[in-house]
Amino acid sequence: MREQKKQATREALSAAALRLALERGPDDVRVDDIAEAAGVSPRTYNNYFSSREQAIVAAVAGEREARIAAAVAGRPVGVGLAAALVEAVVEAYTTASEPGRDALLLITTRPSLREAFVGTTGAIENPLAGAIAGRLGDDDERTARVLAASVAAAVRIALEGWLQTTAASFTAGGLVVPSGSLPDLLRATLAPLTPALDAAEERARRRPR
Amino acid sequence: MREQKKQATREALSAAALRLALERGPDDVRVDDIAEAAGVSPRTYNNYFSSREQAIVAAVAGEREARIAAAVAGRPVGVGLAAALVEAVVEAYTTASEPGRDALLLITTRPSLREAFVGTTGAIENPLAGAIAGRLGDDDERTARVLAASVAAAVRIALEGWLQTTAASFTAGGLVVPSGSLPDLLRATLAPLTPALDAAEERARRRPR
DNA sequence: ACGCAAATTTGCGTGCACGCATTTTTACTG
DNA sequence: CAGTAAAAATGCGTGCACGCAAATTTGCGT
Repeated sequence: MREQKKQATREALSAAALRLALERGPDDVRVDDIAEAAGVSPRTYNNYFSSREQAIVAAVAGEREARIAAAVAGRPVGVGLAAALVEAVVEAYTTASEPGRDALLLITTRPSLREAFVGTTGAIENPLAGAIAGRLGDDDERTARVLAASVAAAVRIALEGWLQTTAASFTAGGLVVPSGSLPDLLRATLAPLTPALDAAEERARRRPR
Repeated sequence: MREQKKQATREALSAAALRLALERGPDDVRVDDIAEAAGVSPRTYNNYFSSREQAIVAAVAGEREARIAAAVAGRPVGVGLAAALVEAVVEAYTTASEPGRDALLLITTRPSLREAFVGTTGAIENPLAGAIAGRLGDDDERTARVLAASVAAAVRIALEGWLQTTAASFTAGGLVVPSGSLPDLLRATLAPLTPALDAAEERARRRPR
């Protein structure tokens, strides 16, 4: 299929970008190098990614996007929407992907990549909206989108805070892999949204489909 | 003061960008023209704006950013946080600025500018966070930020929907100035967040400063 | 197997964003 | 009023994103 090949080159580009960034540092990676490493023309690279940072970060963020919807759907219905969302997010953002350890370290270290990394939180909005709509019933698509966007925004804020503290700890002492407090931080940041999620769930329950 | 002059050139650049965009159409405006019209070097222009679209849209979005915080603070405390926010947002997004009428028409018509316009919703996040924190007390800065980001995201979604419908009406029939339903759309989109806002307000009331 | 139409890739040209080093302006002090 | 240090404006060079049109690949019907 055509779709498969497209996805393959996409992943090849992303993987090449990440590998080169790890080898030489992200600022010494030319677009032409990524394209060559993936075996395509430089122009083609730009048909897939609109910035170098995007290509590098995509490798880490891509699967998260897929997992998060599955994680929400995977929670039993008895758990409640708010708890399901929180746990799904925590799971998605703490389970590091396969070669993701040092990649994350690189991303969180370099400022240019941190921005792109934080920006990937927007990408979870659509999967989340789908998952929420699936739980609430598709009656109010708009509510689902708003709640999903709010959750995504909260995740972004949590990540910003996390990166800020880790940056401080980097400048302060030696190499500290920052992961300990992220789950707690995510839970705390998502907490203010719980009433809205509960209310939406309650409304959906009152007015069954 | 230095700060005043900086702000002056910033506004000069933005105004020049908007004027040229209205005259020739946004795609026929070169950065050099904007810089020349504002009497600065092209390089200097880039010290103020990192993209042409940003400069054009800034004229419309800039004051909104300032007004929205004032609008929230201006509501009497008896109104309640949720209502105050909703009304402030509606006011900020329906009261068109001085020469903003045709500017908005241009912005909503051209796809490249629509994206930038929607992106400006992110700019209201910080002012909103300040205003919310002012009402809730500064005990929980994080809650204020999350709620502000959620409101901003909801506004963005409302704008996206509004632009979509107006785009449809443009392609369908003749020139329709789209403004009628925006307030209602904003209210409806913000509604799902009300429970979270109420809960935060209630918490703040229980635990006074 | 052949050829055709759609989708994808590619090359090229244009504008642009931004880092860096230098010059010019600004605000303050003796 | 000069002298000075910080801040802003500027010039220049490098990489890059992206529109456009030509070339190549892909999938399919005959």
